[in-house]
Amino acid sequence: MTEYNHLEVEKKWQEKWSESKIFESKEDSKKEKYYCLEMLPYPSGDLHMGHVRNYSIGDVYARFHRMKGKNVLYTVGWDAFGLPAENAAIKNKIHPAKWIKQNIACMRKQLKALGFSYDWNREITTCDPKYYKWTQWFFIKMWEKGLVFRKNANVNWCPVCQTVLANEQVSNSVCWRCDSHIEHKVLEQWFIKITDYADELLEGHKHLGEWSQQVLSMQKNWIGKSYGVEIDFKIPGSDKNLKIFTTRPDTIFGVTFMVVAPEHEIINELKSKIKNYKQVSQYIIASGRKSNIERVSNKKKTGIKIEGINALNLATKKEIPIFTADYVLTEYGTGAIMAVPAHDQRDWEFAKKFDIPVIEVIKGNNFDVSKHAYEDEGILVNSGEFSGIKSVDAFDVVSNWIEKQGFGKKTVIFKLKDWLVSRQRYWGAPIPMIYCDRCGIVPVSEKELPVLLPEDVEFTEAGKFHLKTNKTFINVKCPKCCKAAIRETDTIDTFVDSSWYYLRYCDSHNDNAPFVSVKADYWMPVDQYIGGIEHACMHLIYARFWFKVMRDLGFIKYDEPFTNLLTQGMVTIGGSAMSKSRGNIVNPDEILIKYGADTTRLFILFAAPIQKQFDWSFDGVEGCWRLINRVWCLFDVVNTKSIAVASHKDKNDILRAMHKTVKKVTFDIEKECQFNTAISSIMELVNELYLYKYHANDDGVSLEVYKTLILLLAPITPHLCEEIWEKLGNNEYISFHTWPVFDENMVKDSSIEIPIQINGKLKGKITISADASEIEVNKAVNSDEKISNYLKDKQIVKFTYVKNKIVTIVVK
RNA sequence: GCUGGGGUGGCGGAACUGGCAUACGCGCACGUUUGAGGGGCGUGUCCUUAAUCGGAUGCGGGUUCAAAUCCCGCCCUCAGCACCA
Repeated sequence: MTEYNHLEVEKKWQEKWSESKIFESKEDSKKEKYYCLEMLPYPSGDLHMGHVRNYSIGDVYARFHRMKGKNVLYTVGWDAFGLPAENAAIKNKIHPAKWIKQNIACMRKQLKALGFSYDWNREITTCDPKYYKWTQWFFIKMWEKGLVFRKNANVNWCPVCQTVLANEQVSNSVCWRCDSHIEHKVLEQWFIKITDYADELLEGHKHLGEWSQQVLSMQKNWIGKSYGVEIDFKIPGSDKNLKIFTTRPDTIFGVTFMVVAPEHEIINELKSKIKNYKQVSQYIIASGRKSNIERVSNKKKTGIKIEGINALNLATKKEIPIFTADYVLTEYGTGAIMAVPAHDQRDWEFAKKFDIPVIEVIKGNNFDVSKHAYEDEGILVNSGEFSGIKSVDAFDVVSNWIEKQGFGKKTVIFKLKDWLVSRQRYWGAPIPMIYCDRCGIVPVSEKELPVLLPEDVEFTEAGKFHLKTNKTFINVKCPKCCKAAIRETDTIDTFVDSSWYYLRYCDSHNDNAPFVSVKADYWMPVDQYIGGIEHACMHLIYARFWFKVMRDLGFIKYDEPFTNLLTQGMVTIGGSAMSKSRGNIVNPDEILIKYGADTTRLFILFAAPIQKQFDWSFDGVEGCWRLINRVWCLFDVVNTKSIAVASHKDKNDILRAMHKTVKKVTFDIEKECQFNTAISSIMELVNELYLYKYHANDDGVSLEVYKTLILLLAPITPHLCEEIWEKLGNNEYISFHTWPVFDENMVKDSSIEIPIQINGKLKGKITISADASEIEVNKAVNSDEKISNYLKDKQIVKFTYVKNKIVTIVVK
């Protein structure tokens, strides 16, 4: 047999698969469905190793389940709106649409060269009007349902470029393009009321038992449900109250100061009373330049005392100072806190810096609050009538008392914020809303959808697109009164596009609806979703939310979109993420050309466990290439019956090894998502077969094992396996051949080797029958020469046989 | 800072529910095949030792007959933090 020519073989099968359209799927109620989904890629230019990792996993699942006899939906699309296309447009003087189109063509070619078994007939692109028509349609549905609203929000504003900046476009409070200091500007924005679903998003975790604890706890924290108390602190000399939220009402007697966020309205409301207003407003401007992460992560707390006003703690009846400090965020709670330096480290640091008293109200064992805040449980002290009770009980006792006294009430708050979906950018789906002087805000009528994004726009060096000055776009008739009105020029956040694409895959070509329920009901929910861990919170919460809204609108009947989730680790290089901005992207083409798609796929699955980060290196690619060639060369070996050389391997040994491998590979793919160990066990079987290869008169055993081996490898290295399968005389595609089964009897060993530990140290091994009793084992141990030597002159304190695992003996 | 991961040979990693640490692969060394090179095939490869003994899973403690795995306290590192997707 000639040397394996990956270029020829891979091209041959890719063409065959494409021409025969075997991977195009249709609804078939008689067949069990399997929906395998990968996170929608952004067409950034070239495929990178993170994509290859993601889709190699997906393709293994898709192919594995096809072989298991399921009707598989597996396709791909493009998350094509968004910032990088605009940046490229400005940099290279190319229209975003054109840039995106080029990138998609390039990446599509690469995906095909990797042999992924996509149903290309269902491919979608989010910037295609046929797609975003329905994104806009959903937006209107949500508006009608009262889930869309407008309110003011802070944006990063570059005063020189006169444009809104994304967080990514700001580093160290400076605009990335012109280096000028950014400002925070308040603009009216569109929001979606995701907080209406906060509780359900949290409760829904109960039905996501197959998701990793890691993702669930990240989401839980992101949603951030906390039980606490809203408490009013009076401001003497004014009619204002300072409302705060705390999860620690038990510490109310330890409050020695208050902190409000720099954006807090009270500062403006009591402006006339504030003696150092000038300094305070300077501080507010300075903190406005920092990002939230900068504000919160700095260990050295900053802030300023607001002179002229105080707060009255109704628990202690004492007046305490009010500060403003940027470690308190306006978005969370009420934007103001009661500070308890003795029991919160952030407050403690602030108190030390500003020389504020620290009053201990929770007593811990041997703990000195003058050195550090005590944040654990304890007994209340210095707390009036509540002194002496346990802090765990105090939450209820104190908050009930506060409610009774009438200066606060128990409440639940979430960290989850309403979803800001408007973008002051060009390259996105236009928000389908119209401002009419008479009728107010009116949605575009359904028959006018999609609101097409005009293509004839200029973009300037400053990173600005002239959608607002495009008269044919903005001047419109009000759908209600037919008088002149103005169109919204903001576009929709791309996270909206990617919140429902998996439903469009179910019915990609429908021009009358986003999808029909019959099809969605058949394919949904997604059986296996695969993507990066970095999406654990935002995308995966938005998509779950969107799905629940659609359920409530009556479009689908399920509660959760993704049954199983596999979060792959990042592919890094030198320990840091590959990204266009870092310029450290490894293009898969190099190994694709040299070694082929099968080796590339095999390598990326074998190199590291899939959930873990994989630091890129070419070391090891050779080993995968070698395996493919060893498998290829075995074809001749199993067909050469004439060579009769004594083999030290028995027929039954190799059959047993085969059954064990089938069991291991099936389990690793289906249950454990452990592709690296599945592959290593296939490698072991190949090694076994090489040791066995020259066995005379093997009654076709080597051929049987070889066929099984090819079937096991088929989802991972499909081109090689199709080729060998054909050479073995099969006319059907291996891609649809039945997955091998194993015989449980052949997996069990009759005799096993058991280690023997004496006083916790390994001292020897014995071979016993698998069903031996403890008495028989004891006998075998005593008759072992080496062990009995150890046991001589010693008293046996304890003898334990853990069945099929270990013998331990404790001696004196 | 908060939240969530991770740390095992020269390297990527394996180890079921607490039960033989280092499977599989890379690299390296030696042998063999070959005119040579490449490639293939085979053997060896945690440290220490002639061998036994002994020691080793980021660091320090603890629980247990038995700990990479469980508990307590540290260190290092990666990811996310709401306008990148």
